[in-house]
Amino acid sequence: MAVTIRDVARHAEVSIATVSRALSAPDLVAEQTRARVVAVARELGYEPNRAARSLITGRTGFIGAVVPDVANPFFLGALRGIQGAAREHGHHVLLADTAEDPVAEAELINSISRQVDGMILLSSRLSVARLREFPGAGRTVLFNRVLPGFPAVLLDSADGARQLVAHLAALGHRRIAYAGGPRESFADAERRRGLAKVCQDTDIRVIDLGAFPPVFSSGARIADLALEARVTAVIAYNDLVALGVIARLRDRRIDVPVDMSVTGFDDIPMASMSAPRLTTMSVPLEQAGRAAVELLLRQSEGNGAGNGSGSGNLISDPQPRGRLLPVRLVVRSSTAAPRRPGGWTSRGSREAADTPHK
Amino acid sequence: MAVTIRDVARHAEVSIATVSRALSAPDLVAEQTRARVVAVARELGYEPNRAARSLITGRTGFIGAVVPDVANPFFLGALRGIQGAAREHGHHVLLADTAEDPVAEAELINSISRQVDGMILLSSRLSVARLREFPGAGRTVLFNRVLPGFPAVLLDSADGARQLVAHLAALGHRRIAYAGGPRESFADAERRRGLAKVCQDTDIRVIDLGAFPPVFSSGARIADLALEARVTAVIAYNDLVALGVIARLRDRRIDVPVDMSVTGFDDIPMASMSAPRLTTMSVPLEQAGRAAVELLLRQSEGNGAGNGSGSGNLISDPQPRGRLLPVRLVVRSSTAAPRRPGGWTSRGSREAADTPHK
DNA sequence: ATGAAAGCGCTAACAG
DNA sequence: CTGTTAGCGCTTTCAT
Repeated sequence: MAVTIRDVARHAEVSIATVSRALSAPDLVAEQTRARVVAVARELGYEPNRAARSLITGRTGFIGAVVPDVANPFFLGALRGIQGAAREHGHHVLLADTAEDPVAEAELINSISRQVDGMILLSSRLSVARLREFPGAGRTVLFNRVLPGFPAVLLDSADGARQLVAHLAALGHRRIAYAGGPRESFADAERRRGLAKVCQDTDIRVIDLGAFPPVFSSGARIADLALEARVTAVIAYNDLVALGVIARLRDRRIDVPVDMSVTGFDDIPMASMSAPRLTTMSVPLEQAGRAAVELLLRQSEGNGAGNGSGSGNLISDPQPRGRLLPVRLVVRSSTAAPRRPGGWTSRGSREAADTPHK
Repeated sequence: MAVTIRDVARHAEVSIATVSRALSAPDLVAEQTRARVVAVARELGYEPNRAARSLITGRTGFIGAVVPDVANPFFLGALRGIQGAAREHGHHVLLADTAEDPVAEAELINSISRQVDGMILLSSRLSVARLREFPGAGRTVLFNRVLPGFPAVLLDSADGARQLVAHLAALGHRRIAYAGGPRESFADAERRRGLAKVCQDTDIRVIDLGAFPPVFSSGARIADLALEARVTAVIAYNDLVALGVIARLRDRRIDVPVDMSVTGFDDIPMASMSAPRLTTMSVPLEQAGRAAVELLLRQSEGNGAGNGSGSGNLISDPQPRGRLLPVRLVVRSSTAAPRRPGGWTSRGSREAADTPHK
């Protein structure tokens, strides 16, 4: 059996209560006693049993993170942020993978809700009704989804799409293709919303190429469709897809037909792909993950009248459509060759291509 | 306060003990009682408090997964496997990210060792001594590392490297480059071991290009070095790096100078990259993750004389250098499509693609 | 400032 | 088969 608080008490020749206080409420014991207790505790390698503690305090020290698929790169950054922030707050992370299955998700949520202080639901697929009824609904933060009554952390995908188009427009593009992701994707819907708005406000044409699995191999078909659609730029669902598109374009011997605009997980240093005017969205996933934890902990602890200040616009309000995490446009166009509208640049003039883009 | 076992007992008009039994040892109660209790429990939405349970049983129902970096794709598959297998065994996963920091790792391990039934250390950086002394060392499984006295799950990287070279040799290659990953990488060391062996046994020359960060952008330099070294094939540390190498080769207008042989995380369907004779190692990461959990649970539960059979050669023995998870060579050279030099294919008219986004 | 005692929700003997 | 009893390791009144 591991070393308990009792052992520490015995060795330090104090009562159990004193040990407890010395460790978790240092002000309540004499400095001398405290020092002795702490010393003994360390020497014995004592680690409090959180389960026992939680039994009385009601807090478990765990934060649940429910993700549709651990292996999805999109959640990686978020998970990392959640993990980091949680630890800084003395919490551990309980990871639950729903395998993209709503039924499993519901079960999982139920089974862990009792043993966590709060939960972060990433891209949850559950209905509002279901979400509302499960115990612990009050200590839940939604990530990448809005639902009335739930605090949420979101990425401003609509604005991201807008920025992207504005950028492309500034470069002279008028026909732009969008290759969407899964239909259920909240981010996809948001982007389409943003794109529709732009289409309405300007003379830019955004051609919808359809919905594609968010994988590398989708790129080939997308590239083909884009060429057929005679667009001069393509906005891909994420980096992986964009890689695929680029690869295909190269296969087809097209050097600079399009500006590849990429949104999504930005860990791949796309610049080295040396696609001309490659554009990337910087999505602060890790930051968003942290924000989710902060939000969660804030509401479950100091449940007083939240002043809302502090972290500024990073954290969304409990109101749906509150503030969003801004998405940043990053132009990574290291090897941008001057593009001549209407035609493709010839191959060969590589020197000029080394000039960093604007 | 959430619904407790007490509530269920009251509503079902039985004692608390009976409820407990009905739920966790059904054979010990009358079928009729059991049914009633279960019904009430469900109706009330009762979920047992695992913390309380663990206090008496000594088992927490948690498995700790300690990873150097959640955002590293390599661990994704493994994590997914761990997660899945754990759930099937009624366990939850406690995720701990050490941020590649050995000190943090030590702290983390200590702080969670009390609250988990066992731990899986992925690519641990800790010294044997440290690992041995921490409480719960007996319920630990190493993933991707061997250390005397610890059960481990490993990928047979050495053999993988051998397979790879054999394959390339069969294709006629005699000078092959290896672009390594981080020096601390266990897998890297294993591969080099395998490569060295092959060099010794055959007339194949394997040129060591050095160590590179396992990222896309490393590919450029690697490609350049490979060309200088006048090799006809390159073995890259992982898929991401390989992508980078391929990209660079294309930039330099070299179409089929090398066989790209890629090892590592194989989630990117590289085939679509249509590099001729692109070769990939299939690394059963998810399976490995599952194996780790099985191994962990097996040793902590039925601690009898393990017969070693059952899962066959999937699980390594407690002995270091026991059996390994085999790595499989996968030839994904599907799209070695005949290219049309110059020009690109005609654009057919496609009505579906031309639907303006509204 | 410290100790004694009660009890968190649950399981595991021990009776009946 | 079922109820009663005794804790698991810890925090927290309530005394002292």
